[in-house]
Amino acid sequence: MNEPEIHTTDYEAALREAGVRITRPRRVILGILADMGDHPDAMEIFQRAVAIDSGISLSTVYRTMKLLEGIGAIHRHAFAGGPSRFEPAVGEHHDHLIDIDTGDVIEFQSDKIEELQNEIAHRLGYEIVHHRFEIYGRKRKKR
Amino acid sequence: MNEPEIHTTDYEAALREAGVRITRPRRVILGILADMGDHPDAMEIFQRAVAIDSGISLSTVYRTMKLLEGIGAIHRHAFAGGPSRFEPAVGEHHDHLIDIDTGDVIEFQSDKIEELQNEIAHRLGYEIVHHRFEIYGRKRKKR
DNA sequence: ATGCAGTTGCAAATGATTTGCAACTGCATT
DNA sequence: AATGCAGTTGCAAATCATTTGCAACTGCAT
Ligand SMILES: [Mn+2]
Ligand SMILES: [Mn+2]
Ligand SMILES: [Zn+2]
Ligand SMILES: [Zn+2]
Repeated sequence: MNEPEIHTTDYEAALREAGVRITRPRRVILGILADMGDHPDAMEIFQRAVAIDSGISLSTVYRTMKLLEGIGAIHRHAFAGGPSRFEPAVGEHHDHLIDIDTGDVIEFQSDKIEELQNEIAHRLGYEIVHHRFEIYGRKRKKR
Repeated sequence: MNEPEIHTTDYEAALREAGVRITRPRRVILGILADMGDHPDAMEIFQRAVAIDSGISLSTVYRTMKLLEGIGAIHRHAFAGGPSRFEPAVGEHHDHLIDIDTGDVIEFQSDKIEELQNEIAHRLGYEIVHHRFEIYGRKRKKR
């Protein structure tokens, strides 16, 4: 009858794995990450964190995001014209379409494009380390 | 027997068109643009400019880049982990592969990818305003 | 040659992110 | 449960790229 909070625990396991301490601020941030359905920036994460524990600092948010990025637990996206946004690194790889009017981020995935990328890189004599594919668009007026 | 310097003149025409004055600093920067074969950042452009006219300021480089970007004469690329880089907006659209070891920028073009992008955006109900497609890679070890 | 709005250089401001440092606190060890 | 100390934190100050206020200049239309 009790819901095990698998999400948070998973992250904590990953952190212990990485040999870092599970502190109060980190636990709060991990909790936020666990049910993060969007792509918030550091300030937004900071505000969500403060709502849970008012003692947390923005520095710690930045430090924790960097730490999590380092162990591959989250992805950082530097979309055009704004601060970095983050998202948990769970699930399949995908790219993003950013609504330039609202800032909304829509995810999409194209095996074809990923494949073409590889062909291109190899043709040029390179191995892909990572890539960035972002479409900036405006909602098509309904007809 | 004389080589007409069409490049610089072209830019100047575009600027006059936009109703701005052709000043000394601008003429210098336009000259640099005209035979820019790479993707330099503002500081690099500033240094090339100073080598021609020591009185030019970095602010003016930034202001001029913004101006030129505004009239569509150049493109600004905010590649990962560094300052914006610029390139004249001549020729076909292309995307970039960045060598993460050297910073070198290699251009490529794929009609297929551009087309797939359009399909994706339209399927999601959006019109593409612009996009960013960057491959970050490392030179494949020769075998 | 003249006038003035557009430009410039310089310094200071900005915004996002990082960092130095002294005060804390997990947590492995008694 | 008490102890010790390296890892962490909050805060303020620093960094970095870029922008901006402002007073001094200068294209260029008249
Ligand atoms: Mn995403
Ligand atoms: Mn290019
Ligand atoms: Zn992708
Ligand atoms: Zn493209």
